[in-house]
Amino acid sequence: MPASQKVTMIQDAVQLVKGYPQVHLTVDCVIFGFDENKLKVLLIRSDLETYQGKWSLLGDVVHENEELDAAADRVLLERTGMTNVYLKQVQAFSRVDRHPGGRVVTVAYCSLLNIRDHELQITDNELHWHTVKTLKEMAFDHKEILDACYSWLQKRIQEHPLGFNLLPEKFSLRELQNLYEAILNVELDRRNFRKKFFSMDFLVDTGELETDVKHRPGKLYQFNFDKYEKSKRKWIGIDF
Amino acid sequence: MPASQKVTMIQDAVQLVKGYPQVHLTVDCVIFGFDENKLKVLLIRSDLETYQGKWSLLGDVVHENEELDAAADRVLLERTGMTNVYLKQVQAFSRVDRHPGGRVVTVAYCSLLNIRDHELQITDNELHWHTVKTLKEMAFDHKEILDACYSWLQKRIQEHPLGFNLLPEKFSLRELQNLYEAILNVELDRRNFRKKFFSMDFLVDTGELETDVKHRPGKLYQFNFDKYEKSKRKWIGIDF
DNA sequence: CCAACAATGTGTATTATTTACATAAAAATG
DNA sequence: CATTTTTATGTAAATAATACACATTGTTGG
Repeated sequence: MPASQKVTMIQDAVQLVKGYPQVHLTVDCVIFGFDENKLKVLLIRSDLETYQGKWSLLGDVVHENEELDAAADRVLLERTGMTNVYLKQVQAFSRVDRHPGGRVVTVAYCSLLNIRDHELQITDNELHWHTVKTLKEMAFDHKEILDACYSWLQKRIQEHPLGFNLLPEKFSLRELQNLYEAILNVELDRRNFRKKFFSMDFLVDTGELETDVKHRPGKLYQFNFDKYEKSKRKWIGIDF
Repeated sequence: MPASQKVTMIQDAVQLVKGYPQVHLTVDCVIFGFDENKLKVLLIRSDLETYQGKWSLLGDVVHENEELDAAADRVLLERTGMTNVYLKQVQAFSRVDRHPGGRVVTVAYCSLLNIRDHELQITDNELHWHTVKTLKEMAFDHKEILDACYSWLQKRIQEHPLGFNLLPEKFSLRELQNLYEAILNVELDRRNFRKKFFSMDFLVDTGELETDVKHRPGKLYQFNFDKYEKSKRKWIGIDF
């Protein structure tokens, strides 16, 4: 044993941890949807009097023997009735005064789902979809959390195929482009957009066409996640 | 007030929060350095008997009225004596059994510093630099945390100018390239690497040359962070 | 039924970026 | 002063991004 290691080892880890301070821990889900060519987010009215009338993200405390991902999954299941939803941890928020009831640290999750895939069953607290673009004040630091998750999504959607979670399984290229334009807040050239996606070669032509559309229907495609996973590359190239 | 809002408002937020379960919360810092053309990480021996001989990240509990960023800053200051160090939150880790002493959720931070800028003053618990590449077992889930932060760094360094935090203020292009090659584990063409960085136009020629090098000395450059901040662009382009 | 309309679907020329590759010049070494 | 090592730079070819135009298909309304 080297001379420098003269530290007494701690034998009782449980005793050690008991001496640690504790905090209240929650998860908050930023649940995005896409409808009417607009990015939407699912919110409820806050039930805290301090924030009366303000909109709030869907969240809950993390249970005693529950992982963060599981807590977020649970929130999603309880509120939308859906399992297997796209859900990723984004960031922890820890401002000391972020909750009027005391010290509450929260971990934000970003969730993407197809609005049409589920009906809002329980609409307690006026649970419904809001247009992200026009959303202003919110309860707690939830606007800050929403902004962080939206930025995360904007960046992420350019590099990873997660936008498809916001669309039906079969979608037209126009729908896909509308999605990107709405999220990134840009206008894209239709021809170059198609070229780009076709050249990636992950879109499968289903042979089906759009229905209930009052003009020439477009082809419907599916995203081939398997193929994408297999051909995923690490190196992008230095650029900033 | 709409008919759907029949929820009783909670008036006493403090009382509400008191009913929440609590967890122990820590931060763990993955402190990267660069030396001998290798990416290094600063570790100590775990002082838990369970993990005797295993290496551990530098971490600490989050204090009662302390934000996560502040806690990470404090860990860094206490261990390296340095302030104003590059430090970013990466991810929360919450496996229920990740700590033998009980439920401890941790938030991982990635830190980048120039090894030469500080001397390891306090070398308790054999605090020293380890080569990332050859590191195997670690205490707790710290290997998993390290891997996550390393992946984060690999991706981040391609899109943001954070690598410079690992180098002295004035550096040669060869040093910069060595850094990228070490972190990304690739070989890069020297000519194209230079061309790329010069075309970004953020490198300032200091007019100085390398010293103490036993061959033709290279020019020393500085990174112009101000200019970068001003010209930062949002749109990258869809590609995955 | 047919003309007007609206959106889909495709191609090409231009420009910019990335990649591959070779040689000259400067300093250190013996 | 010749040798060695590393810096420094340029150019051609391939690839990718952009800008842009027209034919096609189905819908709608007269």
